[in-house]
Amino acid sequence: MSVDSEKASPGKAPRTARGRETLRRLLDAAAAEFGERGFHEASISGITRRAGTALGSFYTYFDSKDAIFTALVRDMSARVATTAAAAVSAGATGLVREREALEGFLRFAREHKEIYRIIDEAEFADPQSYRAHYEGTAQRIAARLDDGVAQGTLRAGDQEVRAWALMGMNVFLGLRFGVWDASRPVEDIAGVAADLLRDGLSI
Amino acid sequence: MSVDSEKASPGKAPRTARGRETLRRLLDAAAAEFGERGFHEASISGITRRAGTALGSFYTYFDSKDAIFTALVRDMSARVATTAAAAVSAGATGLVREREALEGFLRFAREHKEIYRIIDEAEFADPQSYRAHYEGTAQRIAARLDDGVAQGTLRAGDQEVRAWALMGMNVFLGLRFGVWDASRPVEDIAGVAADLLRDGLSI
DNA sequence: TTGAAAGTTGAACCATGTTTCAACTTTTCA
DNA sequence: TGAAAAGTTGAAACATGGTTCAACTTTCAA
Repeated sequence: MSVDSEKASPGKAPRTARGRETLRRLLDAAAAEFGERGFHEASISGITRRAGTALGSFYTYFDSKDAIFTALVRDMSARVATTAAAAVSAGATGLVREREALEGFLRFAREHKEIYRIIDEAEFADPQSYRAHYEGTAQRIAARLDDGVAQGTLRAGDQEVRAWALMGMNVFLGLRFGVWDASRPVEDIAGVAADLLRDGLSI
Repeated sequence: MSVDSEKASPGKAPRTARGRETLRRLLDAAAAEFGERGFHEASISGITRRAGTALGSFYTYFDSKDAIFTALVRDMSARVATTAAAAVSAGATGLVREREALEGFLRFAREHKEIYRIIDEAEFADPQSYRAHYEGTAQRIAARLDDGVAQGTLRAGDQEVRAWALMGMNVFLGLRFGVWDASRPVEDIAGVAADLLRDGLSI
């Protein structure tokens, strides 16, 4: 887990315990504000109001609204990666691993709808981080598929294209059955997807 | 194809040929402006400058910036649906139909990057239309899968979940291999996806 | 204990961009 | 052909909210 201090803009890291506390409060408030209102609707004064600090204090730690948004996107991208990895049990490989990863992601989407929206909005507010997030995720998926091939449980093929296909599948299932409607058990959703990945759709 | 006049805000439809021409120019200009700069970066003055009209003329046809954006999103959602349907050859069913639909979508994404971005941004600028777009698309995919089952070429299963999985797959492949990088033939990409849908990933 | 560094404050500055409006031009149709 | 309706114009009113700054308070190390 990275230290909050690293998330301030360059040259603006806090040097005292009080400063670190304020920075942490600003980051938490920003996650809530951006998650609820979206990047453009969100305001710095909204963030500082939630954080319980004065408007000016924001600029003690961040250069701009864009800067804190970027810090947030990178942090949340890392959290998604960590959570997905943690959801996979020790020995799991191949399709079992994919199913567990999807289950973990669905649970994550349900618990952190704000993070989901922040990453989505980065497509427009911080394209570089958005791209890095999905390229990184796709690479991790492709590496898992390569593993499966090496272990003889998965068929060889174009793993980059497959990784993007799986990622899109996961993201959209997360949107529909995580963020929009959480009424169905994640095991059901992940089960349908795993069945599709195991045997395909043909008779 | 819907008539441009219907796209003006209620009570603001043009009544003369000159008015219809101005409205059409505003809509085309808005597609370019929103596509290039995104909803919030886009400005009304940018739209009227591109359209070659005065700022005030915008309000002859639209109530607000949000109103023209919504009109645009609905129009483009319809265009995506039409194009995808048109890309499927007459007798195609089952997996062939899915492969052709994906090929059509990839071509569409390459040719109309601005439409792609406008629909994506609707997640934040016009959530209702965004939701309607994807729910409608998912329903059409699910109906195709039901067809395949009825014809005995596809396995029965939870078609709603599968439809969202396929849609996510298509959208992300469109982003990666359509919008971001168009160097690989669409047939290759669609082929990898069709192979995955036919036989799954397992040995 | 003390003074320099760190942190806090919020009013004011400023830039941007949406929306309004009254004067004007063009089109329509009886 | 001549009003009335439709459409055009762009300056100005207006709203919003990001950013700055100088005065002030708190922290911390010597």
